[in-house]
Amino acid sequence: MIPLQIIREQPDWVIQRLAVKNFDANSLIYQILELDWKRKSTQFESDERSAEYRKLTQEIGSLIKAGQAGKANDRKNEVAKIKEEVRNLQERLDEISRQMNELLVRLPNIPDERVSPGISPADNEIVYSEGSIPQLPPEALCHWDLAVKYQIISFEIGSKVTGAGFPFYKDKGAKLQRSLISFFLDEATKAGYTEYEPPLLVNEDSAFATGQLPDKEGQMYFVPQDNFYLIPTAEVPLTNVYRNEFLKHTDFPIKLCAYSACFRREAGSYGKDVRGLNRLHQFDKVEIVQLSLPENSFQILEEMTEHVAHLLRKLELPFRKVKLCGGDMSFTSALTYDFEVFSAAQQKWLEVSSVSNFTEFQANRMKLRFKDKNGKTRLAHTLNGSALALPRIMAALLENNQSSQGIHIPEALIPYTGFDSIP
RNA sequence: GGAGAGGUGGCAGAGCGGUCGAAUGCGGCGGUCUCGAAAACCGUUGUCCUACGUAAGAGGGACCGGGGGUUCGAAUCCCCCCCUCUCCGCCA
Repeated sequence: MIPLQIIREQPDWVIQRLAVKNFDANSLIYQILELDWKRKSTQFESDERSAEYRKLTQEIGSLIKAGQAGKANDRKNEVAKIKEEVRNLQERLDEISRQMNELLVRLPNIPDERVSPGISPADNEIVYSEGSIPQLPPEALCHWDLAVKYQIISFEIGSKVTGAGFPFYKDKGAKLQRSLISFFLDEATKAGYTEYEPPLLVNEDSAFATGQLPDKEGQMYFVPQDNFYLIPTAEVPLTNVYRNEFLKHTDFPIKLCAYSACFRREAGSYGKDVRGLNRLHQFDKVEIVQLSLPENSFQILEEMTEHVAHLLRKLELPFRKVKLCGGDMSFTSALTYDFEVFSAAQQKWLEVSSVSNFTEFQANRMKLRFKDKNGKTRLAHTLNGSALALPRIMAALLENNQSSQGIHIPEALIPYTGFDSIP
């Protein structure tokens, strides 16, 4: 949620910035400003009446104490009238606030100055590419075929037991998954992130705080009996660890990481992009989260992308860093970098990480504040990144490392897997 | 799931219908003392909203887990929900 103060002070700037995200904020902003004014005046009136009301009730108290019951009763009649007025004003105020909030919540985060306009992934900017793309023989297989050949992933059993998009990993495939998770967690803790194991279900407040609600409601699995949402990413529980917290400026930066299963309904997805491991309803991911001082957040974003790049180098995968254009960025983000690995048999780049700075957008929603050096209350900045999402890493590893001798395991993983190839 | 107890300011903990934003202790901040520090003493100390003020701040309003109700008046009484603790049941 964009802090109201910014909208008040520079509405036209906000409109102009949001246009970079292809978001026409014009009417929303002006409606908000109008409601803001209405809210203020209503509240002013309501406060005045409340003050009167308070005074009167106190008078009644002292009259009763003084034994002047008659006078007190007269006052009671007066009070009844004011009370009714206060109640009406309060109701109007609540309604105005509700409307205003509804509009505020619909505004996406303001993109950073260095985000370029654009409407689709085609407009994203490739920051750099690294690693060499392997030349596979013509008989090379895509990972879904390799999965069958080596008996390490079963989509078939997954569909029987649960449904499409819920694969089973098996044997060395399962071990490889576990190895990747441990490797990513170890690297994250080495980099100073504190490891958490979060709940996989969260309540409504948490889902709202990080921006999943209200707009992405349909993308999450929901447990109506208890009003819980299955997390689409560990970002949700991790960031919410600090919901409603008031920190000291010396507490920053705060670095958290977690492995979790992630659940996404992926409503509306179809076609060849969803084949094999490319898009799943349940997948594993290690997430890194940082809370930072506003002045450091963009530098921290770079630091986090370096961490991701480091992981990909260690896995010996060809990858590229992509800066997202306005139109491809998420609702909550101010600046996002994606990392894509090249999956050699599919001959395409697969997104394996997304690292974003949410500036004060989430902090505002979740009331994550701190006192700065001057004792002023301010909103913190929140950031997160996948480090990394497993399925597409798995896909690229299998495809790129295939040979007649089997699947080769990168050096960095061998201490975890205990084997150097899948024969 | 059943029975009981409880949720108060950064923390601990009083208040149980009026003048209570809330005693007291601890902590924090400022000061006195000191070469300096500790101790002691004195002062101060929350959040949010706000058509006054350039600002510091002043004035007003709201907030005692969340929501509703009773009452002229609620932290205090009643109802619903959430959470914590104890006991019982069930269970990885």
